[in-house]
Amino acid sequence: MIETIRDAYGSIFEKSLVDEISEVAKLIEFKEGDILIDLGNYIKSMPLLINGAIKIMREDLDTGELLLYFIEKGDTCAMTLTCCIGDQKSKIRAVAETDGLVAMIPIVKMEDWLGKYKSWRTFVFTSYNNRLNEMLAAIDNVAFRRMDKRLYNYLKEMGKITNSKIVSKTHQEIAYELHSSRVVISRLLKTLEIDGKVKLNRHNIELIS
Amino acid sequence: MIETIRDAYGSIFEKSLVDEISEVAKLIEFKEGDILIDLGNYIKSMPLLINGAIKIMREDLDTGELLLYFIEKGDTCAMTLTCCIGDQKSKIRAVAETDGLVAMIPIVKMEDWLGKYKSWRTFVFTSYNNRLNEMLAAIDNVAFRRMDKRLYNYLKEMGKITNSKIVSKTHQEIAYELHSSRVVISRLLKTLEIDGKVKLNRHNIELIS
DNA sequence: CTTACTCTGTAACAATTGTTACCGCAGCTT
DNA sequence: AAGCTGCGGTAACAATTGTTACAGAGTAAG
Repeated sequence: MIETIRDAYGSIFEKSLVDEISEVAKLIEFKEGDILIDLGNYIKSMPLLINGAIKIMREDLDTGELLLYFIEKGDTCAMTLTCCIGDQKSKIRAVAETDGLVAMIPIVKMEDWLGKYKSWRTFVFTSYNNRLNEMLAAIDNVAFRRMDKRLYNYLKEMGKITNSKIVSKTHQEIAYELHSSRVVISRLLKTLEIDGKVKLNRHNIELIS
Repeated sequence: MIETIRDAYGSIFEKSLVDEISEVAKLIEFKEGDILIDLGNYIKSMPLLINGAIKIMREDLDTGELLLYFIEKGDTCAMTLTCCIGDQKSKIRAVAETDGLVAMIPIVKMEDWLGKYKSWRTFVFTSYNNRLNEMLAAIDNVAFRRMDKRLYNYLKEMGKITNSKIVSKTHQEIAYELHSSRVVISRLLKTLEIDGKVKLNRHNIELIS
């Protein structure tokens, strides 16, 4: 177990911190599609992602949901910290985009280490910064870009996350994540295909570099 | 000077921290409309707002700008911390919404105190949390709400910030902040007036409770 | 093979928002 | 008084996005 943690985090934390993490962390495997955190959940421990990818969604009661950003190996979710520390309900939903593995840290330890290890502070702050920047990017998308561009960005990002040219999603699923409707997505995908940017198959979309 | 700091922050920081702050902080007055931080600025110190209100805007090169949120007394801007710590250019613009006063803290001290004072850590984290929550609210607005509702929320928020029923803005200014166009805002304001929710005057808008 | 179901394509239409253009009013300058 | 400028009202139109409806193709189950 210390091996997996050292693999993912050995380069940014000093040895004594890696040891401490290994002592208290609980490793949890997850499968694609698992809902790791749902709206309204109280979070009692902090996740360190070892591998896999997790998508973070915002949901509005009436009007559906919206993909905010992805979390990948070697990162944590600052939105979770928000909840941990503030003892608030989660305002987001975390869903596994791929299979993966996560280490859960008790909050108490997390706060201990803030006073104790500079590398831990840096890590936590870096994570907050990444999250804020990703939120800004999400805002840019919904505020400044039209759906065709958002869709294309989304497809490219999905390709990066899964490290593949094939995006295995139905039009309906994409519509949910971009907070649009299936018909609109089908329409725009068709024009992307006509422009030679993608190839549409049943159940998946192929990115043409 | 220690008086003003104690006034604004004495209730959340221990005395020794307030003293330290008073030693190193530089007080800076600002006037409504001052641009405190602009896109691309490097930030070398951390602002603690003593009084007044600051609006944080996101700008897109081609397509204009968007109001993200306000900062008020007793708070700091985590987006600034992002820049300080990551040594990155600012991705936002901070503009004084009212006259006010801010205490600037050198980054070195700010990092010192993280290890030294638990109350400081709590403060910084709380600020991050507030910012993340406000970013979420901003996303909710642009992603889930239509312009008429966004406009009404905006007016109410402006009323709260300035503690008044009168919002002294032109339609054009509002259009900038909501990333819309003047004609659209005029149109929607007119329907708000017909619905009896506001009264339109020249150069200002009156909220009818 | 038949049936049922999901996924995709398409058309027609509605709603919202953005754009352009023009007009009148208030306030200011000359 | 005349002219200028910025602000706000309105109309007409365009573009984007959302909605409803329906049809055909693929797939899985019986």
